[in-house]
Amino acid sequence: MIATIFDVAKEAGVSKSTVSRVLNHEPGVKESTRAAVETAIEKLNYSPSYFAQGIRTGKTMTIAVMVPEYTNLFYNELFRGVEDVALANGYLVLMCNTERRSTTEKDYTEELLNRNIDGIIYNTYDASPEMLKYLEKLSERVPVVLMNKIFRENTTLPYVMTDGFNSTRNAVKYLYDQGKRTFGYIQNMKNISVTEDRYLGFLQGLKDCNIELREEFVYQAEEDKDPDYIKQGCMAAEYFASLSERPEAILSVIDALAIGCVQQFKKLGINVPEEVNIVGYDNISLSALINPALTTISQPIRKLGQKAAEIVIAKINGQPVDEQVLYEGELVLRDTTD
Amino acid sequence: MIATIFDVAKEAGVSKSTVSRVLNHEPGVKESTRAAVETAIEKLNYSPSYFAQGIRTGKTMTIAVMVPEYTNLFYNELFRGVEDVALANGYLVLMCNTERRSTTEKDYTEELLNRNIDGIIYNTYDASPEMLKYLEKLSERVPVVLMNKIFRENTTLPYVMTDGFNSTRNAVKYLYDQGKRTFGYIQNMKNISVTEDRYLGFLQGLKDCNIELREEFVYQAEEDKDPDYIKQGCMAAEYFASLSERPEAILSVIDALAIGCVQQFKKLGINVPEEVNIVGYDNISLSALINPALTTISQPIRKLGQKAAEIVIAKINGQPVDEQVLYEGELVLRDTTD
DNA sequence: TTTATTTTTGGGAACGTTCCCGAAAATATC
DNA sequence: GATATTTTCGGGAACGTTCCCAAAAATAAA
Repeated sequence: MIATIFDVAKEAGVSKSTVSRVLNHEPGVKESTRAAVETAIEKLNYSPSYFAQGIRTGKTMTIAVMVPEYTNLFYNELFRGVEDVALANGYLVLMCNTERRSTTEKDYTEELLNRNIDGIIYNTYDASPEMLKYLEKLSERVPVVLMNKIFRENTTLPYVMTDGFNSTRNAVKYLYDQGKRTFGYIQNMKNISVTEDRYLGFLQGLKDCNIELREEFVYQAEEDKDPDYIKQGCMAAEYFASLSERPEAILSVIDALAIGCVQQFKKLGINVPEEVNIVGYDNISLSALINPALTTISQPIRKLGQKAAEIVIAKINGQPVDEQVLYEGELVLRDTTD
Repeated sequence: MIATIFDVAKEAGVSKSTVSRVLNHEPGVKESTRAAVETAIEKLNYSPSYFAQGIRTGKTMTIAVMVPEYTNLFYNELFRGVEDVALANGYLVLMCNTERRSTTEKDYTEELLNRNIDGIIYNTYDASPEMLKYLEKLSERVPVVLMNKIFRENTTLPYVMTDGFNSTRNAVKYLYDQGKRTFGYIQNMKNISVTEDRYLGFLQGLKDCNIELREEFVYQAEEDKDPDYIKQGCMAAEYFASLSERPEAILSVIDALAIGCVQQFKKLGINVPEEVNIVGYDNISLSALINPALTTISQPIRKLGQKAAEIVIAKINGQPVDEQVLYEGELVLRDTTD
């Protein structure tokens, strides 16, 4: 019923081996026979059995993207980037939601391993040293690329991320060039290297401009008490409003905090950007939609996904690649800066 | 190196056939040997080869969800629902972005077929009769479930969707009970049965309440001129504001149009909900975030995904199922109604 | 033309399961 | 205890490829 390699061989008057050779673009097959085989393939509408190929090659031509949650368009965009290069290379992409639980992460990974997945792009939620160990061990069995190196520890695992340090540092520089001289920061609690990098970049930016850090201008959100970042941002605004002197510009570790802050300033009658500039980080979709629209540092998300896929595929093919790549964030100017 | 069924057989002192039997929970194997095999499996950390199983059974244990775009959290939530029941049944889920192009839809589908995908949940963007024909033909080769029956034509294909007709009808009823007597509607152009159902439900709701339709209270957005629905919503507000008399309540075919409308009313000094009530449809995440928060009809998205997965899996297993299911939408009361 | 070399091709084995069929073991019947 | 019946089990074939090795064909060298 459905054509096999034997049917094609018969049709083309050659052996299955020859058909296999043209299928895999191997050298050493005469041009005329190659053409004959190809027309036979065309005629019979033949496509090789996925399973039979797999049982021999061990390849599923599938890569997985581990994602801690679905309620975030960041991962959609990322996935899209991965899909861009995966499809172009004949791979399909599996999106795996781990529900922010490291047990789910591991169970899911096991399932993927059982299915001979060819490579994994890992957005892990668990930043613990144990998780890093687990992933390093995992990478002995299957190519692994980290999306965002959230671990504090060094690692030889390949990763792809934006340079939170320099991106934030440059944002400070930009604001300084615009005439700002006092700077605040809204930090969250999540104790991972990604957010720390951004904060360290903030400090470095200050140093670059010869500005002293003023401790009272750094607000620490307490999202463990209320995980609603927007609300936490409101509280940040309340805090800054209560100060006798306010910073001229405030940077936030993530957009949601900045958005809450902007909204609350508005309610308190503090004008943004006239009285205070605000800069977020991540460029989530809401940032463009609110009023005033948020100036923010945008990650090249799709590019991140593409690069991660490139690395994973290169590793699958045993090719050498740059394995730890850092992209620059881009400052997207909107209405909360002047 | 990696254990095969033979290793397990040897370890347990039985034949590969027996191991296969316990693996597939077949009857007719003595309890003691079953136990022996299971401990052997445990000991050797054996799991059957995905490919070898596939080559015999023809099953990938994978289902695909076709999605027209990634920039919409609706599909995320849907995917999550699908994943809920898929994982519980041993299936993995492939999310396939078709970029709103029917050629991509078909190409992607071909690729899935080549890979022996077990079933497809189809969010098609192309509502043409040709596409329906294609899908009906496709369903002879692989189980297909439509998510949202967007086609105007009748079909025997299974589908899962919310009942836009009754949900909108009930919303009108609710507003009537709240004392509203004049009703407006914001429609979009997309000529598919989903949006038409909602509009027809609106008309029926009016009839239920013995209210005459007033043509001038139906605004037709022109998203072909500008695909930004929020902006289109603003224009709707301008239109209603220009009328000598305004409806007391306006229903919108989708949230984005309603959101734009609310925002613009605010700018024009028309108070929502005091002067006009507004109800959206879909409950997108932005709806809860804007100020005033939008009252809207919420689809049980995750449930839709779960049901679609159930149907697909039942079809894969050759079991009978309810194949065309309609869920009620839920009116989520927020700040744009009183 | 003969021989050596290179290019091209064919056939068998293997990958690790499932499924069928018949044999062996266990149990029931007489 | 012998036979019939049922339960449990084992072995071979098949699924459709890829890969290796040897054979055949084509080409080059003599």
